[in-house]
Amino acid sequence: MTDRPDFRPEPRAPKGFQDRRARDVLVERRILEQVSAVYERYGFEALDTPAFEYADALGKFLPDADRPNEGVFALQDDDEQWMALRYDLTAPLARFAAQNWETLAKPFRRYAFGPVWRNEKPGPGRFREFIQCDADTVGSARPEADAEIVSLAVAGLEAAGLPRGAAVIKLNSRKLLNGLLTAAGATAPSQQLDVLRAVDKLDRLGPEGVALLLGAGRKDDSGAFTKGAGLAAPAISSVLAFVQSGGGTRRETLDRIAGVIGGSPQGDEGLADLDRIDMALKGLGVDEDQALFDPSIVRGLEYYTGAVFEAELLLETRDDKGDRIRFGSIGGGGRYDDLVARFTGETTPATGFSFGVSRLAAALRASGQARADTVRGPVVVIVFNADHMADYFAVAGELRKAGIAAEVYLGAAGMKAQMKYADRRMSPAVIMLGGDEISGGTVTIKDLDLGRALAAGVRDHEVWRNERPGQQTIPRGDMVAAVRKILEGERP
RNA sequence: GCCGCCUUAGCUCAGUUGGUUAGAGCGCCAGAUUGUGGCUCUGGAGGUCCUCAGUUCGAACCUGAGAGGUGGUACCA
Repeated sequence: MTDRPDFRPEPRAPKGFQDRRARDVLVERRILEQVSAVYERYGFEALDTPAFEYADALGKFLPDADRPNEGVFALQDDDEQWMALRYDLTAPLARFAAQNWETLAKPFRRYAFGPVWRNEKPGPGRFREFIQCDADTVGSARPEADAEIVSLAVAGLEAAGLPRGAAVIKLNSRKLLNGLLTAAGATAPSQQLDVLRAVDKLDRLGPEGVALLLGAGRKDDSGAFTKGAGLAAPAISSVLAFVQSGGGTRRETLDRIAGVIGGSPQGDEGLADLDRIDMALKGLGVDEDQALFDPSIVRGLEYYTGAVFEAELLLETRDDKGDRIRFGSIGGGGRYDDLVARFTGETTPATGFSFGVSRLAAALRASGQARADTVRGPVVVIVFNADHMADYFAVAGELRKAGIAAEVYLGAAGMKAQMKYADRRMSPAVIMLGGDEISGGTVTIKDLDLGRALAAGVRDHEVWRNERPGQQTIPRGDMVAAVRKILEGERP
């Protein structure tokens, strides 16, 4: 690439991309295993699709000639077609479903997980590449399909490690919101968007802030002014009444909503949908504290056509400094009946839920729910003398055959540094095979965990070193059993 | 995108109204301890003081522009 011999590239990951080490990889792998098992138990099949899609298949953010990378990472293929990295798993599903519609057993139920990419400004906890996990039903218009997705989300999050009560799924319906917009007299599309955006901010700004955004506009603490939706006072109060009609059981919420916007055709349709969802949730065993109706949930602006849901973290989370942090939404989804129609021209009902895996892992960690187990290193076989490498590898092989992680130290350093290496790797033990052991047919095993436990009380290095705690020299044939005993000593 | 704040060692940060060889703690490496990690002690390595331009006899410090980070806001499939 560069022909300047003195050029030294700066070793750094691209902005918004991150390296993830064993600790995070293992946590996320475990989440995906648990969630996949749940999704399969619900009858969803696995599907993997390519990282790239043709840009026109991804829809809304279709690159145009001047701004090909707006929102997505796009490049032009040999044949000059634009391809883009997928920004979620739903658009590729719509493409797949449209492409294979004739051959699929319908309704088509699938789950998928993998990296997605978004070319936008990264922020704290917000990356340009992240793992998403997604489950959808394509081809069922029944509200019960939405209820099942909600049940799936509840079960999946719990399997991932969120204890009951740590999160709740909040449900609403786009049809209710449309009924509300009609009732409030917001007819112009741009005004409708303003109203929905304002409603979406209820949890952050409170009713007063939302009222300002619905009316003339709001100036925030930094002095920036956000233009309002320009609704008249009676419309504002009906919107606020609607938005605040959550609380209590799902049934109670429905009754209150009916009081505010019942009577409009769209609103009644939405109420009927939520009513059926409520009944299905009861059958599915999803309780009131696991899924509730919340009229202030909006989610995205186009796209959704019926039920919308959002998974919200309820656990109090604190950052490293002990300050409270808002985690907010850890996943969401809803019904989108027009996505497949983009390809086929035929309206195809679909509903789904997705969550960010890293974000969920971060939520588990921040809430103290993640098992804080450190990544354990292998048993390290110390190298005394290069002439005996064959013996060292034989020992490592014996341990591996017994299912114990083991490695021969392959660096150049002396014994002291090898011990330090094993310590830093969090190895449970080292195996020492010096001249004495080899001629005697023995091995020396040092229990590093025991040493770690005892180290706190040590004052005198000399004494400590001479005592050699946790160290035993035993016949070579007893090695595996002795190592296993050390491993079993650790906490489950 | 807009507004504010910040940028000195791998990390967290000091730093004199602008004055010569820029510091600390932690971490790293080594020795004390030639077959023994974590404690202790001693030593060592490691810096374009974000970049460029300007003011000045002299800039880590002052001025301007830019880059990067961060907080808020907007947008968010």
